[in-house]
Amino acid sequence: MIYRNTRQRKEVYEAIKGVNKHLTAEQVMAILKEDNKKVGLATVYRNLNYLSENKLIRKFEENGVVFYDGNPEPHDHLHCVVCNKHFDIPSLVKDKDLSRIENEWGFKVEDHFMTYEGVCENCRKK
Amino acid sequence: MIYRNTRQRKEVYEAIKGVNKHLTAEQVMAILKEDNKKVGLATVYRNLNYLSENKLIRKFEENGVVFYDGNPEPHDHLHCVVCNKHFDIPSLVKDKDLSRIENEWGFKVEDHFMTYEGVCENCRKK
DNA sequence: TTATAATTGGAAATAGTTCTCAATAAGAGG
DNA sequence: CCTCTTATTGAGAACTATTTCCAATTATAA
Repeated sequence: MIYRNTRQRKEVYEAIKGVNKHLTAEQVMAILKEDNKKVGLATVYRNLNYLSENKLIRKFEENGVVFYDGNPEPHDHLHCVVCNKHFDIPSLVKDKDLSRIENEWGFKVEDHFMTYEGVCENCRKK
Repeated sequence: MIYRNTRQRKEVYEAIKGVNKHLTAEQVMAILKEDNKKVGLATVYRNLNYLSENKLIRKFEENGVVFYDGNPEPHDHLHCVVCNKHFDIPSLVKDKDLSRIENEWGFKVEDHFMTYEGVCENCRKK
């Protein structure tokens, strides 16, 4: 399997890399359309999956909605259950935690997806 | 809004409470059918959502598949990317982490969903 | 330049879940 | 125990996000 660097793949990647927000596939599609990049919807899906499998972007879901994140670095998520927004924060996961999981459970951690649910600063003020 | 304790709601709850595994809605449906409990599929979905909203069970997703977990206590998940199984472990999240999120980001954490992805003991041996 | 097979587009198919709506039944109050 | 209100149910239709199909295209190696 030789991977090919197609115009469409590059454009999908460019579209999401430049935005520091979590995007749905439809939103990526909209950005491409706005920039006059012609890419089919199925191809957008295919390439978002391709890119996240190859760790160039991240894929995650919240409340049944799938999002893609141009930032490939592991980071934790805060999800406000009031306004439904989510925020990125640097990961609180420690190497210590990972070695503990390895020692106690024999499980070698390669990646992690952490979501904290609660109420954000803004919504707490109200 | 007065919640009612219907036969169906109790049966859905009983079906998932007794199993210490992560179940899809279809699997819960199958258990009910096996036990000769007649509950419609839509009602199974409705009650699984009802129960998780009321924190009697937990709902989460992995790889695009939604699972329900009869154990309402917050706990972390290990997800093996080789055999695709997942395991529960006691949560590594510390109160210290939660207060840090509150102090640094003004975000009040009420719940958390942690998944560590990697390779399980069994699959590492091979 | 040619050959190979990865990739694409667009439509159709799929799968999981929610919605619709008339019928049923749980719980409150008399 | 009866009556009333309305939450809940069942069954199928509707919905929606995503994947699949397949013929046409095109990136890459030789």
